[in-house]
Amino acid sequence: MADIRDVAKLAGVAPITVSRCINNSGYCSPQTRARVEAAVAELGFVPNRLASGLRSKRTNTLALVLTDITNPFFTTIARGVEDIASEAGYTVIFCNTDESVSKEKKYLQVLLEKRVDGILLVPASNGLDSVALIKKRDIPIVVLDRRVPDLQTDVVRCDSEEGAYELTRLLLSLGHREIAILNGPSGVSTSGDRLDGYRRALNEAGININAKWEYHGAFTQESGFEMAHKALAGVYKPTALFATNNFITFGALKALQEMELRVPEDIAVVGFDDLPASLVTYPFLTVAAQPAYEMGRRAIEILLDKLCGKASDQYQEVVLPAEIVIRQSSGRVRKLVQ
Amino acid sequence: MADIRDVAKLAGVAPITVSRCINNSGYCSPQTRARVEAAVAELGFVPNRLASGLRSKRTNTLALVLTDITNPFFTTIARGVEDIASEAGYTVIFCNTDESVSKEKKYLQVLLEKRVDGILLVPASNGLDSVALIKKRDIPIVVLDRRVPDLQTDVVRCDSEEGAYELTRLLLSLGHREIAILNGPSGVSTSGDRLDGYRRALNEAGININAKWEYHGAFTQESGFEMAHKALAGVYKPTALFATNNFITFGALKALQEMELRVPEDIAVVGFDDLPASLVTYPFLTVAAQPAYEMGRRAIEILLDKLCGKASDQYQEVVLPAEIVIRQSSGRVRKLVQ
DNA sequence: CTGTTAGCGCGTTCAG
DNA sequence: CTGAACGCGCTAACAG
Repeated sequence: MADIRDVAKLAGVAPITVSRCINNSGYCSPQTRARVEAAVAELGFVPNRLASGLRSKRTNTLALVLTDITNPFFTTIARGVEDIASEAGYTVIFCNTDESVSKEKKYLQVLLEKRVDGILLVPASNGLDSVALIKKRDIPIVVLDRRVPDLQTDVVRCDSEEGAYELTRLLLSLGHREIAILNGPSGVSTSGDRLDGYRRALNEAGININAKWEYHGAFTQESGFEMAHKALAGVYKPTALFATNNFITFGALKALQEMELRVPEDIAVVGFDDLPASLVTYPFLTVAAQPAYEMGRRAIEILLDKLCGKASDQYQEVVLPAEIVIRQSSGRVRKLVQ
Repeated sequence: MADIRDVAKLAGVAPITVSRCINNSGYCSPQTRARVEAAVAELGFVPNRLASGLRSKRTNTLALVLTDITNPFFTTIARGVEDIASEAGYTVIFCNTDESVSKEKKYLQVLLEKRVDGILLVPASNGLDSVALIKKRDIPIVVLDRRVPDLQTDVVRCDSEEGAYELTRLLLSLGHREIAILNGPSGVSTSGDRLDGYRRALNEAGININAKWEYHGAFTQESGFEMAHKALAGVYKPTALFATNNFITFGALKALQEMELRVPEDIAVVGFDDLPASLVTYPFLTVAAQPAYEMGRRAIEILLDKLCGKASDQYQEVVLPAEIVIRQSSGRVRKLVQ
């Protein structure tokens, strides 16, 4: 394959001149440029970005490490990231960790080896080690969707606590007192925050926090299915379920179907995360909708700013509000708490 | 940042020995390995894959170029690809072309520059130029989901023609004679194949092909919405709709809702592509479900085989069957055509 | 099992 | 506006 020297020879210039034309770095006269471009075309020259990256220490590649691209919430984030990144001339590598810390570590190692210019991370578990690892290498990082305890980083996330609070308050306003929360893994900040919001709403309503209403599992359909079954297996059954992510919600609904419980007549259901309109026939679920695309956009913008030195010295924490979308699954709204 | 020579010095060996330990290439004694590993750890050495790629001409990076990662069909494919690729030690770059040939070209150029080891491509439009471009560079490629006319390549796709045929036959067996097809862009093979299957079923049933029942648009919700409106605007209205992908289906359903037409009582609906169980409460749509994960898996396996020279000389075309899943949207099954 | 030599294809640095 | 020299960090090829 032709290299930059072949092009230079054919165009009658020095290799560095070709380099400057290709990358629009430095000046070059229109004539020179024309001859270089002709030579590039004639030889079918394709610059080798491994070599240029090796030399320039920039790869124009970013990485988005998330838990599961199969989840529309993350898919939408990914799309936001990719749209902006590609406009800015960056390619994006995606990695699915499946909430596994060891997978996350393996991926991050590879990304460091590939010398990506920056990383967007949805940390599995609390993410402490991972973020520290990357920061030690001085690679710009923005944490997405989840908080990382005790660590200075930029974060873009949704206000899970408030969203959960409002969702719970909605259920309370509908007269529910026995509300079970079907939650994700406890090591993840969104689980913690959503539990906090749930408890705050109960507290305010003068209802005792009770461990028997609090279930912890995984952010998966299977787990939602299981937790719903457990929640309804005992003598004291909840009158409403709060599922803390979309997969849990659908798992729970499947369980309720099996038990022949109607939603919302027999039991009310609310959940976190909405589905894109392009995938829903009859919107039915009352949810706290996270602004996923916007989250991706904001995160990548911060990262790009850091990459061109435009970022402030201070770490930013961008917290976007969830939108409460009331539909049928929560039951009829009788009275809204002020 | 420490480089391989620093490690070599500290371990008292030659750089190449360090290289062999890191990459498990060539032999090295346990003692040597131990000393190298200690040195690596002490210095926090992270191998530079730009340099090794430059030297070895392999990047361990693949690319998946698709139209829209937001579509669960492609998301599922992507997941299949990533799972297998990462097991085999490859990272995957994702690119969204939005069915735009120019975006596709831009991405492919970047991928060539990055010297990816192989490419999986869902071609926008007919994909001829793109595939030719890659093949000229001698980069292994597998085409996914769609056929490319007149070009020798490996292809993994679903049998769209047969799926469409069966779906249409189902509608015919339910007594429908005026069936509108809401189709994707005509430059894409899946559109063509689905139209063919639709027509074959009509022909067999002795029904004349009629252009007024055939709509072409894009594989988007908006387009499905529009086409459904058009299809039902005239004097002669179809009694059934066949939407050729998931987004079109949901757009059409939204239009029907607006028109206050009930499915399936007032009009029957069938579509291509199923939704993952993790995203559906009450499965309702009768669909031709494509084995998306399997398609991704097969495609990446062929690509990996080519990368390690295990592939046969012949190009393969893997055509997987779509599964017809009969649910409510098609109406009651009165009689099944044999 | 390990080492030596050389060079992958570029861009930085300095010079004109 | 253009060029010469050098080296980024690693591994292929060959030797021992």
